[in-house]
Amino acid sequence: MTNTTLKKISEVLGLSISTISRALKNHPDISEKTKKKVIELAKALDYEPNASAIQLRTKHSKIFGLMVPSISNFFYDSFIASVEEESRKQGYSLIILQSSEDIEVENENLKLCRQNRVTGLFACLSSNTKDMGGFLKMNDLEIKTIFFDKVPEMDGLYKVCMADTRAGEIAAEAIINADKKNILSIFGNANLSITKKRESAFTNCIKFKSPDTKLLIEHCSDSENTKQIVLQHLQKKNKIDTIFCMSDEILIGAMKAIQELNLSIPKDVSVIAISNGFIPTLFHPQITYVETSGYQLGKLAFTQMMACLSGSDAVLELTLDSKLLNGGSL
Amino acid sequence: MTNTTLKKISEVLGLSISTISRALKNHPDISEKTKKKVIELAKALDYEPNASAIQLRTKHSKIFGLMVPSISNFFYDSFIASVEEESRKQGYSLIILQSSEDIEVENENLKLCRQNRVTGLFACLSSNTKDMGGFLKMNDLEIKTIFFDKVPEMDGLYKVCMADTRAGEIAAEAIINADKKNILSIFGNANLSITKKRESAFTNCIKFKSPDTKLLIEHCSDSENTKQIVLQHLQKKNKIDTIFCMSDEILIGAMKAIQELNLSIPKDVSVIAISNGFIPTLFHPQITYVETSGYQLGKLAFTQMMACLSGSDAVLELTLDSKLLNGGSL
DNA sequence: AGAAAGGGTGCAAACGTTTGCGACATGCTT
DNA sequence: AAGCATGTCGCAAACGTTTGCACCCTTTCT
Repeated sequence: MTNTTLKKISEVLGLSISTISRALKNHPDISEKTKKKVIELAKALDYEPNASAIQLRTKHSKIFGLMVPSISNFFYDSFIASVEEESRKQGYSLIILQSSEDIEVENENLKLCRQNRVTGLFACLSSNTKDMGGFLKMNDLEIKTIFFDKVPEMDGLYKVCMADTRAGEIAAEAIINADKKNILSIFGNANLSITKKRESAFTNCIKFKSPDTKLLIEHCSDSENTKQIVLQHLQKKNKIDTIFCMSDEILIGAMKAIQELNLSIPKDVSVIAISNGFIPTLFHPQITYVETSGYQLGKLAFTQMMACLSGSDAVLELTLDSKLLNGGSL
Repeated sequence: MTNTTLKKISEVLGLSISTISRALKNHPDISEKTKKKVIELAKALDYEPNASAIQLRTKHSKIFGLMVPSISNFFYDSFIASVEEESRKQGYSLIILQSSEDIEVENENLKLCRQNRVTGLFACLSSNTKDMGGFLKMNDLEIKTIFFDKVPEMDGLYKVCMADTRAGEIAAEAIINADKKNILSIFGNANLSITKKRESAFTNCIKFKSPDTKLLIEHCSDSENTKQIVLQHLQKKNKIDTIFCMSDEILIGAMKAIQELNLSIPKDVSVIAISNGFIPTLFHPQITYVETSGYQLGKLAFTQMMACLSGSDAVLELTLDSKLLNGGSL
């Protein structure tokens, strides 16, 4: 019922609090015999150190913060899952925050991180973050920040990103290797740097390596919009043989259209996407995709964080390479 | 750079620490003039209270814990998003933990919650949790625990659930109304109360209201397992006309089997599920489902938590009603 | 005039740890 | 025998708050 503290253990054993503390930390000053006694009693009494006290004393919490625009998102939720896994293994807890693409909320969340004295923060910017003030305040408190996915353009910060350019190329190469010549390629919001990178890499690669390819380019806002556009194209009977989708959301829309027209993949039309990996496996045959794994990115961000904390001069920017996963849709 | 503390403010103003503390809390003892001075300086110095110190002193952290089997899950991630939203509004932080359906991890996570002295915990049991010991220890520390979704059978605990019984009935009634008579119903882990409720409600409703129905019952562990079992049944040619899936995971498995056999819905076979709502919309026609909203459940759990903390005699068990959403799969 | 009442403020302990330093005993070296 | 190193342990301060209590100074009442 009542928490066992160092004090309580010390009273039972007739030792001082400091001895208990050191014994539990395997400090060389303490004799083996004493250590044994202490550790046994601690276990018996179910001693669990008080995190706030440690934190107060050492100014070092075993907590990381993680902020994303939205938790329910194919990419972010696997990123979170990944970071959570590693954190737990290292004895850290993870405070999750969502900015909801709202700058005020973002700042409030940063404040929460500061008040909880997190030792590190994984941050994905909201689309409209202009003022980095709140993030820079983190530096003053020596809270290490690793930016991921949507990172600031500013220099001198730790960042981990997907290799978006490479992902576009890989998709293009896969299509070329499959000898497809009539492609409908669908991209998202043209203002996002992620779109720009994937689009220019993809189209340049196609044009350069397979100049005779007919390439249609569309930009869609969401999956419903995508569905409509794909429906139009497929019904035109202008012999599109392959659809490239730059994201999961777009893939979903394209698949709805294909299913609605009752087309079979890859006989009637081939499909390839850049994806986080879950959606492509829901269909039969599974969709061939270039993997951009939130899970992998999480691992990368975490090692970056640990390197950063250990004080070693970690590389500032890291990118995560993608690879092609063959379903049967191409 | 250096944190401003109450002490620092007190030194600047030539007042005692306690006066600063009280002024910032708008304590009636302190004169308006002093309050004003203190508050202004605190703002100028960018004072942010040290959460660990407060926590240590008051034994009351502004942190909730939230544990799910897996973060990347359509139901849980919307639940998490929902709880996070409310927590932030109330000035609480949220520590997220995933058990990965592993009892050891589950216990480690509970330990983290205890060490961080969270004031409340939202918990969804892993499928194979038998020993509630770790959870009961929470009670000793006065950590209020709200169980959700997969809740223990034990009495005397706070629980919020989907109206599982009702959901099962709704699905059964929909099938009866569609005049289907050869049903394959697939459920998850038979030990879970959620499974028991949905299963008994569903089967009883069918047997009672449509006694001449042929009803097959299976229990599956995951979507791959589900796929195999559905494949077997469908190939037997024993005229199954409808498949009922008690969850999204099971639905995914069933759909893989159906797509692999190239069956058309609802001509060859009808499908109905209980779902969080995302998966059923990925297919064409969309799958008819009984909705169980993680988002709504999150809101309910949070109000339950707040009621619980305020000491009012909150109702122990709350349920969230479901409704049928027609796709075109029945 | 003295006492009581009240507003405004400060003292100091407490929460549970960590850690530099010093104390003491023992054994070993000259 | 004196000195020194070594092994084992305790003291006490510190981290930043909160809070019961005591204190002092004005007013106001009797």
